Amino acid sequence: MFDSEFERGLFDLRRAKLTEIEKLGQAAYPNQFPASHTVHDVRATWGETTSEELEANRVTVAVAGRIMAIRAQGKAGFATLQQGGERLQIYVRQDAVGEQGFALYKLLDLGDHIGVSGYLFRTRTGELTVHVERLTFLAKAMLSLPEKYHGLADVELRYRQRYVDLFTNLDSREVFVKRAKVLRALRQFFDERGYLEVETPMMQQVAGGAAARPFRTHHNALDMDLFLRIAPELYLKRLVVGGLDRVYEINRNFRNEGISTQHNPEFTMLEFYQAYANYHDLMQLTEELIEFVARAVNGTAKTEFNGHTIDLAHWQRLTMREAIRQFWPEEAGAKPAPTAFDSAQVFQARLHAAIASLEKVAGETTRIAPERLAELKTVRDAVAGVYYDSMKGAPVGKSVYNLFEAVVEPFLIQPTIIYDYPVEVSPLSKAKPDDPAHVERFEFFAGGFELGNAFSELNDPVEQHKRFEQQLGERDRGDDEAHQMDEDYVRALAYGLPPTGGEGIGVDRLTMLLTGSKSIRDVILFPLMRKQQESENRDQGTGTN
RNA sequence: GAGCUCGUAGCUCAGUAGGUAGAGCAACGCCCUUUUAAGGCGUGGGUCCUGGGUUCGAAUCCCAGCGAGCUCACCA
Repeated sequence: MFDSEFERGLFDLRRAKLTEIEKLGQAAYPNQFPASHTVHDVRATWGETTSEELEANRVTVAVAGRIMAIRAQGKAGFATLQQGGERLQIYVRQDAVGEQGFALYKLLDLGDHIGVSGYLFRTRTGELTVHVERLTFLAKAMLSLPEKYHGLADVELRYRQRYVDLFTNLDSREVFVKRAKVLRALRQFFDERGYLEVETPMMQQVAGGAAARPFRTHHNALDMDLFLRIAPELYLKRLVVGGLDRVYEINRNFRNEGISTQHNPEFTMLEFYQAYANYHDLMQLTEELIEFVARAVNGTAKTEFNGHTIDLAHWQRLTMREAIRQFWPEEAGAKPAPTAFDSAQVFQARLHAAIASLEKVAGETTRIAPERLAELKTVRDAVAGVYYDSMKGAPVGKSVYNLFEAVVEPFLIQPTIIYDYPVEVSPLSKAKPDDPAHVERFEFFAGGFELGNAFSELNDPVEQHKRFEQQLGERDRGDDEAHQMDEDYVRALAYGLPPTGGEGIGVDRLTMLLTGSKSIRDVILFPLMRKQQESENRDQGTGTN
């Protein structure tokens, strides 16, 4: 519990103070405090009331809070109480609270919880303040608080000791208040449209619905290995087979992959399915949904993210091919012709020329701004990777997708829907009726990253079985992210899944966008951290003396 | 998994031509009845992340490890 002798010593001092507090007739750990108002109530109700009005009609309140600042002045003193993320000043003077009350005030420390009752007034500088008549001790902070001006700045400590972060950095608290608003708005949106909220298994015998490595666990009584789910997709579609035409689920997914500013091993996913809808319907719904959530959370569709103002009320829609042509960097030479995506040979030649052109530009260090140059070098390396994969025999659709990720995705700052994906990268999507090389699928982006993925669902059980078998082949070749066979899911499809559109949205990322958070860890209360080394202080202590 | 950067008091941070550590806040004592990053006087507090190495001497230089941040890779 203690990180140092300083903390141990402080703890002992505070315990002594608790004893003193008890001697004053107060409980060290009382069970409740009957507050008449929250701090928010007080500020909302009397925040604008003038000093004269407060004197003419005396208002008495009882409020509780944590002491975040304390300023003693001889036989009087101030303190700042914080409760519910808001602050209210109190004024304690000996002639108002009596000797016992003032003795208690002097035993208070930063971080303590107290309750006060008294009347409202304004100080000389105009600040709304409680003139305390009775002071009630509620709980003691036995450890010292972070520096009061800067708060807790150490990013690691903010994640590991979120409980301190939350009450010292109110900005951090605000992010999680907004996160709750995101969830509420999502539910409201779908509830109003007749979707049923459901909960499907988090522990699954077959971890399906996405390409990712799962976490493994074990049920003892049944002696059965289980996986934490990587997606709810296959269960939600079973429900549509069962006649729940519109369903949604907001819950955690678990993927045994790397950690980054955009990835946490457990993350929150919204998935929804709508019978009789296709991907065009979902595009429309998505644009409405994101704008609705933004307005519900921030009161505006505009959000500041990473130095950009993003307008979530205005979307553009591009096919993947159009997007590649539109975002093609001029430094990479001529844009690929619309037909260049159809043949592996033509496509490879185009890539080869682009690399050569980028290579040449990379040498001209004097003509180009350093930032743009770094960007172009990243693009060059990525294009080279795409070219290399393509030469090794990657299907052309896969290469087109990889190229898209290299030259387009990082630059999709304003909200954009990219649609018509190559079939090779979309094993659960339905092909376009007039173009079997492409599927009815879209992803949408903002702030430079992917927010969601949607498609018209494959509902042919024979085709689905075939695709699972192909995935098994990939698995045998060593791809441990390939889908597993799910016979029961194929059986469900065999009962008949109506034409259905489905979509998944990363709730953490949406929250990042709406709160201006650059790291996913800033929107997850307790992000996964590496195990800390055992502190020597905590376990030794008898080794030497 | 790779590259770069960082790790000094409870917290926020200073501290290199290598000479064994400092400020503010917090803590402790005293003064102060309208302060608000309150103020004044005084005091205590450090395995300088850990372990090696170089050196007469290491917070500082080198190596390894641990932890973190950023970028990249896998992925959403």
